[in-house]
Amino acid sequence: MSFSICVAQCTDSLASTMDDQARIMQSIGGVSLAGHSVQGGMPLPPPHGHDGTDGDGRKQDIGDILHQIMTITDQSLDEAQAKKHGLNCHRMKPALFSVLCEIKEKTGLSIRGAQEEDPPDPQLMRLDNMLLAEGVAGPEKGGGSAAAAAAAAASGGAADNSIEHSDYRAKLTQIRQIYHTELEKYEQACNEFTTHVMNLLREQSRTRPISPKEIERMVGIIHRKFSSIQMQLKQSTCEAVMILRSRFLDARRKRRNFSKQATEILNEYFYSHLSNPYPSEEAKEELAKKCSITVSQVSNWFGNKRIRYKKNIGKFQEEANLYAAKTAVNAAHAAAAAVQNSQANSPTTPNSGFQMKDEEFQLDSAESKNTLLSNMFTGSSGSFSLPNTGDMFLSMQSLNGDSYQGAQVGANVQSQVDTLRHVISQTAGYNDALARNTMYSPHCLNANGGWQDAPTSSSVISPTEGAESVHSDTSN
DNA sequence: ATAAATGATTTATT
DNA sequence: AATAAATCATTTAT
Repeated sequence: MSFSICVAQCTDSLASTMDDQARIMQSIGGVSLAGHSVQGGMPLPPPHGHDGTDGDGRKQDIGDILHQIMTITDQSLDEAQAKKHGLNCHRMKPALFSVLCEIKEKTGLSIRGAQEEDPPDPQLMRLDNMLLAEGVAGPEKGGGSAAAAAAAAASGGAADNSIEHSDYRAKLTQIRQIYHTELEKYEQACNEFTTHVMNLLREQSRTRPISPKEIERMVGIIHRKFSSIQMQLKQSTCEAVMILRSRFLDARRKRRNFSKQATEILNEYFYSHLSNPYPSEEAKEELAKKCSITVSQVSNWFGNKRIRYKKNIGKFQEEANLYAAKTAVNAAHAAAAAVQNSQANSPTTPNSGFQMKDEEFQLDSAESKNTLLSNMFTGSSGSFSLPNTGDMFLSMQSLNGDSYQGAQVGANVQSQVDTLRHVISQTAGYNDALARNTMYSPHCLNANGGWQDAPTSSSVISPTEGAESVHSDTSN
């Protein structure tokens, strides 16, 4: 996968940079050799006395040099070493050497000063920060994944979420591991190489003038070279992490349908608030908790639901009826009581209901009336911004868990609704508006059927208020 | 294998 | 900021 590619790239880049280092090494070695040849009087003078000014002669020279190189033997090296030692011990050597050093110091000053302190590379810092943020470069979180898993398990609902991401975390760990391994490798190589070069220079400083500054500079060059490698490594790692993220963390790719239960809950809320299917933030949180999903998922769901419902109401009729019937069970109980209690509610004019951009939401079919009935609950006059939404939902919950079994129960409910409707029409016997009102008054029904404070709500105006009583659910 | 359903994202609107 | 609408990428059903 991309990850291994990344690693391969890293390795390649490392290799290529290693070549660079080899080149540095060679150049340094070349200096060394040159020094030897000067000092030790490298043997093998040019075979032909005349220096080849023409190409032919040059080729010839090169051929000769090659030949000489090929014929260098251990013995000749030993000889060279011996000669070197001899020169080193020459009585004039210290004086000459100091002169050389002096000269070099003078000329070397002009060389330096090109770049003083290394400015913190913004690009590198960016990469560093990013890796840190992704948890790649940060402190080794050995128990991190385990802790995260435990936390997720403890939170219950997020467990599958964590499972979903376990793969991602595993890969991330893998990346981090390789990243650290490589980084360490580079660091070690850098140190080794630096040591080596410094030793070399120190060694040579006995035979040719090398100022400490020069060594410093060389070390700086080496470090820069290696840090550029590290940057490549970091960049590749970042890339890999990004790819990983887009691959695993993009929920759209790893979409999972909500549980049946969650969908039920959401649908119940939707259809029981069909006239205004816009749950408040609080309601969203409640629903999220109930469904073991996030608030933003609730928002997404309602957004999708609204648009899709509106787009094709017919397609959702069946569903609407089903859920309306479900909610209507509560309605039936409460309404029955309500009918007795609140005979003459002053008919507040029914809200024209929901602001869904396009009119619609006018249900016309016979079945849709059920939906409408059940909808009445929340359809108060403009004052429904109050956090009353949770109640209905709660009652639905318990009811569902207990009795809902499928079509059969649905049929029962249906009949109950019919009965209810009948009662309403007989008792109040008016138009929809009144029916709504009647239906509406039981809105304060709570799951337990205890709605003793309901009558007060019959004082119309702000029927939505009854909610607070039961609002302390948060069971689970 | 194909279509439908579905959750998430993106874009535009208010 | 929240939402509508269009769209994407996946899952589920056929």
